[in-house]
Amino acid sequence: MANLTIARLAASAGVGVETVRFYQRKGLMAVPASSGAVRHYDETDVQRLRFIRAAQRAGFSLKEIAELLALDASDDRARVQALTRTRLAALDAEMAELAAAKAMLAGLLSECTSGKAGPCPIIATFTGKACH
Amino acid sequence: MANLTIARLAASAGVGVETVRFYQRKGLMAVPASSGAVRHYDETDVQRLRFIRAAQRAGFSLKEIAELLALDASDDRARVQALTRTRLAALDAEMAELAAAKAMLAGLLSECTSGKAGPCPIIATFTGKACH
DNA sequence: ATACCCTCCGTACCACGATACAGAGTCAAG
DNA sequence: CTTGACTCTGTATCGTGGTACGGAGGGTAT
Repeated sequence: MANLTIARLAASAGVGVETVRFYQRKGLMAVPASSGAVRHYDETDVQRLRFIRAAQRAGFSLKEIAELLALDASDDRARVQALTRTRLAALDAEMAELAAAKAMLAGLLSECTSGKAGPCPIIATFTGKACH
Repeated sequence: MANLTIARLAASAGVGVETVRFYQRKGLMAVPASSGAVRHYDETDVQRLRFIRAAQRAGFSLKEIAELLALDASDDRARVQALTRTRLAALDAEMAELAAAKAMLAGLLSECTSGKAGPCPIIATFTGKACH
């Protein structure tokens, strides 16, 4: 067993000590019932912390991650799949929004840099009532 | 001049009254120095409120929008273009992250639904250290 | 002129994900 | 046995973009 302090646990996942404590308060990580005054952590804690960060990178909120962690124990694949599908749909929606914003800004930027006279087209677009 | 109350101004941009007041507190919109006790708004206020919402849809933060509004007056196209390019780069980065998350989740979902035995691959991925 | 809704103003609160800090305790090295 | 780094606990604060509410006063439709 690794027998890590909280600082070393945090470092193993590239987060700060305060962040680990924050996850403990949120119920995402257990606070080990240490015998002494200073708590010690092992590989399972490292795994769990990495799980949280990996799921976060996939766009899950801490609330959803809490559910995933619970499902890790119960092995309810249907529910995990449902959460994943919901997340995929949300990702699609976010990507569509970003793509629309990007297309608009890219168009305006090339228009603006092409050096025509008159008001800046970027500003003009935001000022006008119709947004493309 | 339209001579709108705050509720009608808000409605003209599809936001709530409280949101307009919030923008006023943030300095994004001026509070008209009304003679009486109830303030009145005109087309220029409607324009400005629409500007804010349009720029928000393009992904600008309220802080950036404040700068864009200042630039609207000063007509500094170079600075507007710089802000736009920064925003475009940020959009690209966000889209890349979302695409990576989507690819990972989509792959895991099909793996998970294909009904193999053993632990759920989605959970297993978050648990494991490498997130390919 | 009297309901009745709207406005004004200040303040508080929400979600989200942290981050900071104070004050006391603990632990290992020199 | 002291020093210095680390830990524990609790509470407060941050940034982002709002939303809610209470009490006092304004404006208007009937």
